[in-house]
Amino acid sequence: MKSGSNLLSGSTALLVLSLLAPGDKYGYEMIAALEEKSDHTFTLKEGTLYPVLHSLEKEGAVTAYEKEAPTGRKRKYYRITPRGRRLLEEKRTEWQSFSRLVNAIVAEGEGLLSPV
Amino acid sequence: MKSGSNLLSGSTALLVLSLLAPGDKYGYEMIAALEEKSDHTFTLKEGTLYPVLHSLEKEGAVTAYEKEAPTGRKRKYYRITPRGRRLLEEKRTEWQSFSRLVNAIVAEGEGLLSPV
DNA sequence: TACTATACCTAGGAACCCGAGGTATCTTTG
DNA sequence: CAAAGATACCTCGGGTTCCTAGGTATAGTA
Repeated sequence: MKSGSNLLSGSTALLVLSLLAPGDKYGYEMIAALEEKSDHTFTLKEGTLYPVLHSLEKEGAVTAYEKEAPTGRKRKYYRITPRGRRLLEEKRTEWQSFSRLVNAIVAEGEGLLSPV
Repeated sequence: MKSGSNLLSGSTALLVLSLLAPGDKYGYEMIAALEEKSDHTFTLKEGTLYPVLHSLEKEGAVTAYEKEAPTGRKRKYYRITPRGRRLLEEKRTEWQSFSRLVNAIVAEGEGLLSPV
């Protein structure tokens, strides 16, 4: 029934684009990066990431290219495009005002377990 | 096709519970509160709110009662239950760690339009 | 040689959000 | 008074989004 924690919700694209902003990355790398950054609290699922990557590519927000890893295995790297940066900027401001709102609302309902 | 901004995503229940923490409220009131708090940037839709309210009620996180407004029109007020407060606490910490993560990732990809 | 880790992919269902429509009551206004 | 508008509630249907669960393939390791 319940799905537990689905907080990502709309923000997966924002996360992906942010991760790509400093430099090209491949899928597994992004998953590992988020896993680590969150102290294993949060895991971006493969079934979530890959479709998002593909749709970002279709939108022209990222481009993909294959590259051989030093290990010999081939990886699919993604690079953010100028259009992707514009999208990132939009999503960033959206996120900021939304998260500010949520934080404000949440703060108001805080510490009311033992009322004033 | 595209749905524009769906940032709320999982956080509607968090918002509702937070709004109810300081005191009982009715649906329209919550919508107006969010509308105002966000400077009309964000609107919680009726088609979103009412179903959420009903499912929170089914979960036992809130209870509902009808009350006549001074105007004579009847309103349906919602009150958060102890169980609802526990749920709020959970969702709050979830939200906090998630938003911290997003902010951290987003910050790293910032100001890279003209690189260092 | 088998297993594990790396690395990619997709189909289908569950959950979520909302547009659009509906009902009813109260207030305002011509 | 009748019509219109604001208040206040509701639900159906469909589009998104997420993830479970499965699959493929290769490299390293036991």
